[in-house]
Amino acid sequence: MQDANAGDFSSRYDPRPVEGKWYRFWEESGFFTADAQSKKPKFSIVIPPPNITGSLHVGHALNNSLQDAQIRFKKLQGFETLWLPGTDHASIGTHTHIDRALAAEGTDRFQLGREEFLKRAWAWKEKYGTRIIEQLKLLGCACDWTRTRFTMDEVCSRAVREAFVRYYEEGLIYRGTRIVNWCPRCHTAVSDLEVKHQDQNSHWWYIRYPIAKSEARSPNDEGPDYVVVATTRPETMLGDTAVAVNPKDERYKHLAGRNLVLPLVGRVIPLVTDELVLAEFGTGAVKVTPAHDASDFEMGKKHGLEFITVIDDKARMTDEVPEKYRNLSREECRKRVVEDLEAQGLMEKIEPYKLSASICERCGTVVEPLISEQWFVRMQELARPAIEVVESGRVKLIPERWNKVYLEWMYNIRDWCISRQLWWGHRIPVWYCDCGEITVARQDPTECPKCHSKNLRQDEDILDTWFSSALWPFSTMGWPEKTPDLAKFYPTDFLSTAPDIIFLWVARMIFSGLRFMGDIPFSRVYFHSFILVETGERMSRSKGIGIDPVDMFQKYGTDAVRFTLAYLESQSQSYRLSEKRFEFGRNFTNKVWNACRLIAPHVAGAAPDKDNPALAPEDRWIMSRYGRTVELVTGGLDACSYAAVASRLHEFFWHELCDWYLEFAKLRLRADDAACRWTLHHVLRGTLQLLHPFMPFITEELWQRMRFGGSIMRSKWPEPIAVGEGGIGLVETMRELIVAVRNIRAEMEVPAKSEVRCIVNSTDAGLTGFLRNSAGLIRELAGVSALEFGALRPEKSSVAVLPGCEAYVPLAGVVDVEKELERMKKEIANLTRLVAGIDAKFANPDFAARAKPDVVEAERNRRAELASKLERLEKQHDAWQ
RNA sequence: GGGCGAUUAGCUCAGUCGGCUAGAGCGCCUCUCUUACACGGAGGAGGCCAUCUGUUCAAUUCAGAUAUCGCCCA
Repeated sequence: MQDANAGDFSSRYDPRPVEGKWYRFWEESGFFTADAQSKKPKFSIVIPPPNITGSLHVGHALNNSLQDAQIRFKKLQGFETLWLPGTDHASIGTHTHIDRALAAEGTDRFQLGREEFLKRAWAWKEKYGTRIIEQLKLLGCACDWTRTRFTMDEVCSRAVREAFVRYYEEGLIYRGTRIVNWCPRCHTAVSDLEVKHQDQNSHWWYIRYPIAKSEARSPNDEGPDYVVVATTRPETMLGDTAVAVNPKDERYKHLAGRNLVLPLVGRVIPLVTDELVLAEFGTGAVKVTPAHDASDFEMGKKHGLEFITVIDDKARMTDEVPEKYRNLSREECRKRVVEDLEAQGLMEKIEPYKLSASICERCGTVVEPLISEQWFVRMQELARPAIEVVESGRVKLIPERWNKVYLEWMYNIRDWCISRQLWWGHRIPVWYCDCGEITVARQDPTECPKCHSKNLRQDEDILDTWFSSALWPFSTMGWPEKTPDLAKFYPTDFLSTAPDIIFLWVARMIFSGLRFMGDIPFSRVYFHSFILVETGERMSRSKGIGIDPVDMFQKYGTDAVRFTLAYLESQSQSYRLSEKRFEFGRNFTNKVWNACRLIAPHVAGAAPDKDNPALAPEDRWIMSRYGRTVELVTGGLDACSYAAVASRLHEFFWHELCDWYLEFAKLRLRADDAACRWTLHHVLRGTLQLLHPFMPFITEELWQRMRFGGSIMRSKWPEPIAVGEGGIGLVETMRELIVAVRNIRAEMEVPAKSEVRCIVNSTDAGLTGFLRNSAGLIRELAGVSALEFGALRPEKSSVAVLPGCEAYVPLAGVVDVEKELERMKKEIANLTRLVAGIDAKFANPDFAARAKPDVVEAERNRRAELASKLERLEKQHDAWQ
């Protein structure tokens, strides 16, 4: 352990030589490493694994600061803590990056081939996979790096396979042909959650579908010989296999059972009736394209319609359409179709429309609903217990409002499409044999269990990344093996995350944990705020707006950044952050540094006396404030009230400890006052500990410099020290006196160099005695040359009326005394207003009758206090006239 | 369309159980480089708590509505 040298205490805190030094020390000392054999109660967290493609952004910095604060807090409270770190392979995200690189080389993954592509992906992982880990170390995270996991390493992959096989055996995984969200750019199916909606300017196209001529028109037929349908996707009409209307719609009743001719194609299609068609919507007649729309798909099955795929997996028109449209892109085809319809007089009208387009969250391409064979997880049964644990509060979501969001989603759960037509990820453990046998196995099979053929084909697809992330709280600890880590650390105690992955990740961990571990994965989940840039926009690397936390660490110090982020984290939905805000944290770290710089020579290394020395009132005053701070910080960390905790620490340290107690202490330390040293020792030691979860580096550095013993990481979390409250009121009055005199000096514009006296008039012997004893302090802090006691107010003096005393500051010859009358009038007016306010309450008889007695009592006391002050002030004012 | 959140000082935000002269940081104004800190110290100005209607002895706080902004789901 390094011995601090008090001699090199610079006047400004420089974080650079401090941070790396202590991080290495902690890591090398094994402070981050959890012991599964420990007898201590445990506290465990699994990190939300950042993507290997990622680097630290300000959201990560916030989230991991909060987790680190919890871990360090619990460590000091004596828990055996585990913070298990790792990274996520991010299948589709990594694909997007590599695809981009391949495109730049003029190729793509299909030309490259699966094997070569995977080589690239692993190389990518080797190159970037540790970048964010290094950044988490810069942040100071007390993660157990000996347990670092990657979602595709062997332990996690085994868990994925186990989970898939168990689900399959229990009938919870099935393969089915469904219409899915297909991203033609990523060339894969994506789940509902990975599709985002974006408003786009588009149109309603009203198209005439002629009634089939082959059917003799009955003489009773009236109206036009066509049906008008409205659509937002005219190009899909080439795949229409029906038109549907509501059976109750009078406009179409006479056409029931008739056929229509599909324009441009010539296909004869039926007019069907279906309750689900809304007569009020559009023309009341809708085109039905079962292969390219999710609700049309259902309707197609219901009415036994033909499924014609007219758009392929690259979003090009298939051979199912007339030749002239084949191989066109969706967009080009739309243009041609519209032109051709107009040319044939079949376009009734076109109206502008704001369309909510479905786009791929990853690459922004418009997704195409496409029929394909995919693997799904049956969700109904899994959701039930996942609902129960949140409703019952076994899993507590913080802030609580997220319960409703979570539960709504779970109540309306839909089956989860888990197969992806990608290569980077966990390959689906399913093998097909020519004999038709399907083998789902934990170990790769060498032959077909039915026909013993060696010719097996593994499913080409991989699993959704979130399938493995869902297992993270236990796969990382070795499941399905029964490991000591699982026995000791599962379920975990806390999860901190961004709210945007509540369904993608949090919900899925809950049902997976319940299913496979038979227990919740965590008992508390904290959803942190979303950080916006100054203008209220989202931070975005591609737009080049946002704040790079690593830059901030260098510029302001990591502790400063962490403390600032905690100070701003008030459980709100989002807040705006500008770089300048970090000055708040920097100034605070500097303040902490300098307070220790002041005190170190007096307190460093000195073990406090066993017995409390005779404490002065101001010692009890600061001990009382300190005790309240300990309680608030301890409770606040458990409640995730980070902003409240950080602002209390700031308020206490700066405005109570530094502004007052240290000023009191300066004079006493010169006299080597034992009680003052005792108090400072306890307060400073404890406050560094309270700050440690937010500011790990500087608190360790100062802990060492103060020679408090060992490492702060191994110290025991403080508790309030009861020293009695005697004399605290005297200290409060003294502070009021000092403030009042300062105020007089400033308001009366007493020149800085002018010396003024202060005369205290009080009949309270206790108070007088205390103030007399503290005369040196008061002179110093109030800026007066002499503190005297007496009942007479000198002529031409300014007056301050305080509880239990009055203070006079003679100003004759110093300033224009007329100002004093003005000053007093202002104060009198203020007091009069306040008294009138209280009188108004009492004027209402219901107030005294119906308000709580303690409230009435408090108001009565307050009125008496104000009235007394007012009366005395008026007396002084009148006497001066 | 449904759900959630926000609206408080010039800016960014706190505000617990309904009752304290509604607070903080930054910015602004005045003074101050005094032997921990000018990344500091002292003092000050600045608010119809979005609007309306209720409930209540009492509303920034609770309820309902409106407006504006944001997030999520469909």
